[in-house]
Amino acid sequence: MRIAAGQRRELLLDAALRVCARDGVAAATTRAIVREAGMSLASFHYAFDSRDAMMRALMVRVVDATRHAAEQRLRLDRGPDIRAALFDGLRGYLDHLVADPEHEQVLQELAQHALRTPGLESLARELVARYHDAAEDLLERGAAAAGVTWTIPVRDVARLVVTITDGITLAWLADRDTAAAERVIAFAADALADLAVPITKGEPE
Amino acid sequence: MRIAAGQRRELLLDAALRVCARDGVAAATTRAIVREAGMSLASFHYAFDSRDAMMRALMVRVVDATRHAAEQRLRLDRGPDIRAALFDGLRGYLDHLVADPEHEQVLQELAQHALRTPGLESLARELVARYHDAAEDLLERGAAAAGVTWTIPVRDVARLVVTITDGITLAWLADRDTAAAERVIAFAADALADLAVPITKGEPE
DNA sequence: GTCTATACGGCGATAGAC
DNA sequence: GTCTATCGCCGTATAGAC
Repeated sequence: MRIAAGQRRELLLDAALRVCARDGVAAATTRAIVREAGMSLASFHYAFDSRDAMMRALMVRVVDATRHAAEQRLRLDRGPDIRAALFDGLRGYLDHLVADPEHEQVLQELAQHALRTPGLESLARELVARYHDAAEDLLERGAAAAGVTWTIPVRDVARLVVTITDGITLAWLADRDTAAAERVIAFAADALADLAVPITKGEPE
Repeated sequence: MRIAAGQRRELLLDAALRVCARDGVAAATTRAIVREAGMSLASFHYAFDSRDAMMRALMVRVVDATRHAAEQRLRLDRGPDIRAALFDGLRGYLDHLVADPEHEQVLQELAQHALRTPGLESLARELVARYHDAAEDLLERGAAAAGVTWTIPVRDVARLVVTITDGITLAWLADRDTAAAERVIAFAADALADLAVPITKGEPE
């Protein structure tokens, strides 16, 4: 079966992501990936220079997917109540985590793998930067819809949001206590809402 | 050199922890560990039934060390100002993280490894439970010293603290932005302090 | 350009000599 | 109780066939 190298790379990345989600990043060996993709072992090294190169491509794809997912999912920020918007946004993230835990677990594992792999550290940095970008975007649009403005730089608020969602993710992956996660979200929505003040008439910017 | 099996186990666990901190959990192979410990490969399988058994013992030790470290480090909770006590406590954790990043990174990796290893999932749960215990302890003593009480169950406040410290840890390990972490801590101390109210005279418990 | 066969070194684990 | 030798397995890489 003749397949173009470019398409083969995509098929291998698909297979790699499935293996990572099912068995973990550590189990995503070249043999496991080509088995999942129904290819021969040598096809792997025809498509990629090395397993590290494949992992790098996988990280890039995941970083991209994260940006797109954030753009798509975080649209429902219309509403005059910033506290409710924050709660709904965080609650939506939790729903996603509960519905598809493997996805977030893979992201955590990939980030950790990148931190330990020479040459891939910058991608771990980029992944969290994309998270911050997405949160910043959401916060800006949410504040605009609610007619409020942030009392500290929106970038800092974004970091708070990512800090909280990451913390929720780690705890939930370990103990699966959804009710406790919901209580954390209620607290976070309240506390973050306190950082917003109504825009007064004629305010600059 | 004749060494009792029990002591050899301890020496191997010491070596394993050093290798994990230096090169990551994934690089802590039996061969790397015995090289670090200056032993032969066979000594490893004399001391432990398998690499998995050693990893299990390592997790147990780390969980224990976490409990003890929390008991020791978190003593400086004397003070009438709960907001300042929270800030100092979180700030102390950040100092520890910056001074010894590998330690926290290893904890994250071990937890993730446990989540993916059949039979070790419960240890990941126990590790976060120990974190929650430690935070709960700190919060109770801090509140007592400040003459305040928590308006929500202290267990929930503890989960908030762990959520925040975990989130700070993940972000800092990726981008090493200490100043940003400090801003997160200032926000968290403020928000958490809002959950405390002064104990009124004659209040029960 | 696409795919296969094969060699290499590191891995966890064991058997058996001392 | 300790060590050397070795097994089978696996991920990686390459040489070369279609």
